[in-house]
Amino acid sequence: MGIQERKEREKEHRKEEILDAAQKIFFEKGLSVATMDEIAEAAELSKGTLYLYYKSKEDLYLAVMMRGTQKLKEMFQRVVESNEATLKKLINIGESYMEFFKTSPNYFRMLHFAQLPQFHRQVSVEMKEQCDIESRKLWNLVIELFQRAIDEKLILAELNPIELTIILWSSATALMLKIDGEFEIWKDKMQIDLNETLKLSNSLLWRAILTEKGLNEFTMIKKT
Amino acid sequence: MGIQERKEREKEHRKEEILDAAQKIFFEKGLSVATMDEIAEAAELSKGTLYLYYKSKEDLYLAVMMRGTQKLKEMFQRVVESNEATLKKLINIGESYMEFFKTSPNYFRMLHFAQLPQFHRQVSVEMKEQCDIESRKLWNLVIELFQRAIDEKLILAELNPIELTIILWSSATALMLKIDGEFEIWKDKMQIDLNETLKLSNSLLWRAILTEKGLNEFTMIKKT
DNA sequence: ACGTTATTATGACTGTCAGTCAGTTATTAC
DNA sequence: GTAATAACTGACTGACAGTCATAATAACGT
Repeated sequence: MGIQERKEREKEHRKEEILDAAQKIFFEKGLSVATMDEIAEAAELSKGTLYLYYKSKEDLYLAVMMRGTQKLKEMFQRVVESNEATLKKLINIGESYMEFFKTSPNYFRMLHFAQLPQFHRQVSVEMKEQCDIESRKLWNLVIELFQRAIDEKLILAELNPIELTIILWSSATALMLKIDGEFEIWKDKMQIDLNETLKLSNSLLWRAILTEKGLNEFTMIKKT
Repeated sequence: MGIQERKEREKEHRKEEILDAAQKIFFEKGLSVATMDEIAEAAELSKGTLYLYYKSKEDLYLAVMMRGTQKLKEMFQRVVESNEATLKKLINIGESYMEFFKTSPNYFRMLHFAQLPQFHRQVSVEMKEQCDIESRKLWNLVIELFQRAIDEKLILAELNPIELTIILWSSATALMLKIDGEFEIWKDKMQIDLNETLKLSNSLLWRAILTEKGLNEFTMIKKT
């Protein structure tokens, strides 16, 4: 039936419209200040209707967040599929993450906020599942690159690609969060440019995990 | 007047009693699930009275959190004042932090939840000030130790003690947060022991920042 | 002792907001 | 044209942070 399909499409479209409205409001005000009434008004729908498409405010928040995950995944995918050497790809992944943070700070904040155990109360199981799947895909892109770098003897053989991903990802994220929330404080009170600190942290970690071969290549890449 | 002083003491005592009750409830339920009515009941006071002593729920939360900061500061202070070599002290600071996380996970969570920009809306300026002061003291303990380690040529001279503190602190914190919220997931799905990952991350960073002299000392310490 | 003032405490009340649901409107099927 | 189904609405409920008029208690002066 063509009608069934059209209805399906329209339903999807409505879901996206609600998402657009929710994104606008969540970006402006954050999860707790934003109200469902506001979002409903922005979507030109009644509040009740929102609940026909999303189970809770938190679910809606996660749905917006997933757009961020999606965006980041696409950026990573472009790097993975590029015609670069493995090490260059890994460096580009890092730079993509930074670019994501700089150009989509709202998505970045959501991504991290939703990570917190404090958050996951009101979230439906299905939505959580979906998020986990998407986030897993993202991680796998990086893990596979690290595995490749180890196979190519660019990174010390005794290291585990999953652990490497966790370590580099976590330290980068932690510093970006600091940049996001405390950049001015550190700049003004301590004369510390956190962007430089992030670069330093990265460079320290890279130097610690590369083989001699990898380090040569790394230095070459960084020079140009 | 002795009466004035007694009243002062009693007021402080009441404040502490409220804090005890709030801590109990916040530990059990977290900020958003805990209610002021519950805390009032636990304190055997009416809700209105709580507001005579603390300006808002968030202020009360921060007041409990500050007990955590205090506790961590005392642990650090004990290390700083110990009769150990500088490098050993720095390692002990790291281990103290880990011990704090393991023995007081509730304080640890509060410390880092309150860090978020999402949090700071309802907080009074005075309380924020107080937190900043306490937190600054904590950081300075570590920064000074790093400075000493640089002076003693244990750590590369070109590194900045403040940046070092930020980097090591942030990466440790990020991994502890992961341990706190996702330990089982990584264990079960990926066979990763995040405690080991934290150790690895630390060891990588240390190896990257130590001078040859420092590295020798470090290896000696770690052996015993 | 006893009235007067100051301090401390109370809990009913207000405003706000997530989430619900009985009822309305629009769409499709027959 | 009418019955059945789907989409939507917004007034309502319950929960909760924060307030405030009032009450209870303590301190002080005479």
